[in-house]
Amino acid sequence: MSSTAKALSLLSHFSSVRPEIGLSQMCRIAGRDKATTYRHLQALETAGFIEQNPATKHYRLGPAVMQLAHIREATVPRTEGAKPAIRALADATGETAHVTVLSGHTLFALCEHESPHHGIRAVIDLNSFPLHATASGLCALAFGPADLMQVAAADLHGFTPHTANDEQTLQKAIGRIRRSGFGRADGTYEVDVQGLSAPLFDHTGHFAGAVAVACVASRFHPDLARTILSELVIAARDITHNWGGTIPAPIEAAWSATLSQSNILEPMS
Amino acid sequence: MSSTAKALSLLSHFSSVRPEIGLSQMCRIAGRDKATTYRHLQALETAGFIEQNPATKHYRLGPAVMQLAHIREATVPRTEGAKPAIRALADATGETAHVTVLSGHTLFALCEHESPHHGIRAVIDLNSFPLHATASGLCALAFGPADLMQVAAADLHGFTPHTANDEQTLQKAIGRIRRSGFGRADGTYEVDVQGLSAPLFDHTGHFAGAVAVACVASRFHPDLARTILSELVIAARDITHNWGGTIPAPIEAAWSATLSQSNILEPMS
DNA sequence: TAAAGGTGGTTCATATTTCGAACCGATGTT
DNA sequence: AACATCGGTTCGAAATATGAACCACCTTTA
Repeated sequence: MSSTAKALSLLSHFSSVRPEIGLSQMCRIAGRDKATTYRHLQALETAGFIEQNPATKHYRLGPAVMQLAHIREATVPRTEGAKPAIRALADATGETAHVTVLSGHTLFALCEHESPHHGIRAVIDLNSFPLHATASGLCALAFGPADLMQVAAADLHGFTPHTANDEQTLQKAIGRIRRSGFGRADGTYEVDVQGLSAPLFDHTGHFAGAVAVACVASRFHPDLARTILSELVIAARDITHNWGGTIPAPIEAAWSATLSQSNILEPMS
Repeated sequence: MSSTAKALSLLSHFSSVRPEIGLSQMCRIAGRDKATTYRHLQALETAGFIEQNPATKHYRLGPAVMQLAHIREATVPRTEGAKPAIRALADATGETAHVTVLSGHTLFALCEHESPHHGIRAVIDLNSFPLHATASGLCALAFGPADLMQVAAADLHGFTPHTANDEQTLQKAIGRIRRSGFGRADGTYEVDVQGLSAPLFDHTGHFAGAVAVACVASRFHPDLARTILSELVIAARDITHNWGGTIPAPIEAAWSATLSQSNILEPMS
C-alpha cells in the first residue's frame, strides 16, 4: 500500500454523521500510528483537502474538495442529472433514494435523498457499495462489465446472516436480477433494510450506475414494492436520458414483464 | 515535499477548461517523471479521486470528490449560502462574481458565477488565490489573521507590471483597503481585469473569505464601480449572514463612507 | 513498407522517504 | 500530586519512492 493511498484512506473516515475527527481519534479509527497519521493529515491539510477547526483542533474536510467537485461536475455532469429524479423517487415512495456510479471496479455513492414522510428511514453513508450485498451492487454485477464478478467474489464479506457468502448463491441472485431487470437486496447489507434498484446507462450504452430505494423492512409490503419498482423505472429512464444514454430494449422488456406479474416479489426472493 | 503532496498536486492541474489529461501530458504539465506520475495517478485512481476515460485512456476527476464535497457541505455549509448571492451579484453588475474561503494560510475558490450579459468576461479558474495580487487576497491580508502577511511577503510573484512586488507597496495597498472596506486589484493579476472585493465573516466573528467581482478592464468606469461596490455590500452582508456571522461595525462604517464619496475610485488607486 | 515519434504502461537497482516507539508540553481529572 | 489524555515532535531502522531504460502498441510520415 502506497503512502499516498494510506493518506487518502483517512478521508474516507469523514462522514456527515462524523464530520470532524481529532488526531488521536483518527489514529484509533484508522488503526495507525500517531506520528504517521499526523503527517498524513498535514499533507492533506496543505493540499486543502482537510482543515483544522481552530477551536477544537479537530480535522474536517477542506475547501479543495468543493473545487474538485465543481470541475468533476463540469466534466461529467452526473449529479445534476440525477438529483431531480431521486427527489421525485423519494417523494413518491416515501423512502430513501440514492444513485451510485461505477468507476473502475468500484461502485460509488453519487447522491442521495431522504424522504421526509417517515421519521425512521434508511440512511446511506457509504464510501463504496459492496457489490454482493447491496441492490445497487447486484445490479452492477448483473448488468455491468463481466470482470466485476471476480472482484466481488474475492470478498464475500457477510454483513448479515442473509448476505450471499458463496459464489453459487450470488450467481443465482444475479440470474434473477437479469431476468427481472431489478436489483434486490433482501436484508443482505443491513438486516432491517430492503433495497430495490434499477440499472443506469450512459452515452456509451454501457452500465454506468444504479438508482435504488432503501426501504425500512417493517414497511416493505407488496403494494409498496410495486410502487417502488414502477417509480424506479421512471427514475432510471430519466437519469439515463440525462446522462446521454438509453435503456437497452431487453431491460425495458424485463421491466414490463416484472411489473405485469400478479405477485411482484415472488420471482426475486 | 512528501510523496502524498506530490500526488495530490496532480489534481490541481484539472480544470473546467482542461478536464481530461493523458499520462504524458500530465508529466509535461507537472514536470515529473513518467513512472512516478503513473504511480501517483494510479494511487489517486484506486482512491476514486480520478478515473480513466475508457475511450481515450485520459484521466479525469472521479466520483469520490463528489462524495467528499457532499460531506464538506453538510459540515460547513458555505457554498449553498453563497450561491444565490453571487448569482444576484453577477446579474446586477454584468460581470463575473466569485467567493473565496480562507483555510489556514490559503485562499481557495469556493464558487463562481459568470454573468451572461457580455460575451467577453473574466474567467475564474484558480486553485488558490495569490494573496498579494488579487482583490480577494488583499482583502484577506487587510482583514484576516496577521500571520498571513508573512506568507504573502514570502512570495511576491509579479504576475503583471502592476503587481505589488515589494512589501512597502503592498502595505500601502492594504492600508487603503482597511480604510475603504473594499479590496481592489487594479490589473495586478491579469492586466485587463479589474477586481473589487469585500470581506466575509463567519460565526466566530473572524474573517472567513471574500466576495469579489472580476471586471473586464475596458468596461470599468466610475458608474460601474459604484454599482459593483454597492452590490458587493449587499452580497457580503447576505453571505456573512448565511455563514452565521455579522459584518463588524468598523467595516460597515468604512463601506458607507466609501460609497458616499463623490469620486469613488480615487482613494484606492 | 518501414522508420520515426507518439501513446500508456512496466521493470529494477538506488537512495530518499516513511515509519513508529518513545518523548514533550499542555490541559484536564481524580 | 499522580494520572490520563490531548496535539505535536524526534531519530535510527526499514520500507518505499524514484527515474532511466524498456515494452507493446498506434498513427504519421517517408
